[in-house]
Amino acid sequence: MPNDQTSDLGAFEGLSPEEVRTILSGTSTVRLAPGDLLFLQGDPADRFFLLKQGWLKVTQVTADGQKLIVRIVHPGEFFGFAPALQRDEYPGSCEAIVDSVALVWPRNRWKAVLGAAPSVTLSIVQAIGRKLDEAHVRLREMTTEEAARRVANLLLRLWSEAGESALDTDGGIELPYPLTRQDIADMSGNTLHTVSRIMAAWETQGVLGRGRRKVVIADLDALKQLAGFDD
Amino acid sequence: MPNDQTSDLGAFEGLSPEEVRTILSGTSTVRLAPGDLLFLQGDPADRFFLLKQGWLKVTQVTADGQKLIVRIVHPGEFFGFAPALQRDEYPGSCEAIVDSVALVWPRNRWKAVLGAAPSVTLSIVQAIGRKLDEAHVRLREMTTEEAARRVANLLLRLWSEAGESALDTDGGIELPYPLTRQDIADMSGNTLHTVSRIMAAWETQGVLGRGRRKVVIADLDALKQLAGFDD
DNA sequence: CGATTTTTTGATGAGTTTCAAATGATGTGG
DNA sequence: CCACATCATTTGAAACTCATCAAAAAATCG
Repeated sequence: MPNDQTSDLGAFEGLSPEEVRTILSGTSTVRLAPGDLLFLQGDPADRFFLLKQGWLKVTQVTADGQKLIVRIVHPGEFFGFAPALQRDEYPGSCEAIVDSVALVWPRNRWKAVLGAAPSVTLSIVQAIGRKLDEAHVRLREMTTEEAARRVANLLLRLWSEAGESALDTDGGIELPYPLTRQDIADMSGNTLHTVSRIMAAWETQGVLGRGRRKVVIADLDALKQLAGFDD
Repeated sequence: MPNDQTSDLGAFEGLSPEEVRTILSGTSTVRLAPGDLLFLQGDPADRFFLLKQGWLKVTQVTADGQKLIVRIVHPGEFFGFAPALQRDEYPGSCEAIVDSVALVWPRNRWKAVLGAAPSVTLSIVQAIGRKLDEAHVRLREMTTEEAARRVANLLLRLWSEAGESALDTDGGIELPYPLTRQDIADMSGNTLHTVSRIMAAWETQGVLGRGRRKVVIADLDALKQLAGFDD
């Protein structure tokens, strides 16, 4: 189950130097410290990105101030591709969780990148399609499953996405970036309080490790049980 | 707000006859009656489709039998493109709501269709991207908004997607295909009962028209209010 | 016209949010 | 390097939304 993501950087593998040059032409690099905002919901969508290092979170805020973390961006993934969809505003905000480095294209380079090589086109479409698939799975979870199960599923998904970068500590498997209970609530569609209660219970049961701004999975199989596999 | 979708059939506009021939080569046509199932969740994903006429619903079922309607497919849209994402099974089932006609490609034609012309590539990517965007909006709604608001937003979205095909009746605007309260529940993440109560209330308030398996929007502005625009 | 499908409505209770407050960690500046 | 402010988490109690259970009414179809 871990590591089942195809790195989008892999999209550039097997390309001729010529093609890579085409793709990378016009790019620049941006460095971010934790908490830095790369773009804000409503900003003009004049750039799109690929994350080289680090982790980011993409959030959406409702009119009445409710927040949802739409996704965690992992190294190798495209993000902020609103320009590619002919949107002129970013639908969400993007914030660095840790020190990060991203590749930046101006929006008018989209056509060229997409058309650089058939294999690139194909893997970009696949990447977006996978995100769509994932969004539908989450949608189903959010509407049909109860709080605890949603949290369990979220943690499993984050672990799976982290793949190799998940840290093997003494207490179990640790996600390679910090997350608060509030973050987890915003990702799983719960309140901070509900998540705290749920996770505190799992800590005493030994399913999770204890830690501030940390997620440590102590008993993977137990967590899968809680997520609703089998039982 | 209505009609803001770009028809995917439009994707084939402005193409040379040569290119159109490439795209359509190897296709067949399938006709469906209401209730007919085109493919089932778990079926081998060996074909992908474009809806020419009618309306379909795509559903996903959880292990424990809970149902979610993932989307309504409108004329001109691609659907069942799991093969394009290198999936070998369809993640959901597809059922005709009314008499419908769809264009069918075998899965191995995907690369050729995608690469037929730059403008086709671009608009396919845009179409999938828009779906992703929409899924994120729904995700946010489902998790942060309460039942009535979710229903209001759903109805507005369906009206918007229907665009020109929405019927102008005496009682208001009617969606061009039948939907049960159960369908609406499965789309908005509610139970049949909750939806019935909500909609019955709106009917007495004059926001909606009365009807079995029908959705009639009598007072669009009122519905927008209920959905959370303004106030 | 009886059978089936769809919708309505009431009563009850479980699960979550909300409100309120305390406790525990972390960092910082004097 | 400690005192203090800040941030993160925990916990309790009350309120509320919505799902569940149960049943009847209304519309449609063969």
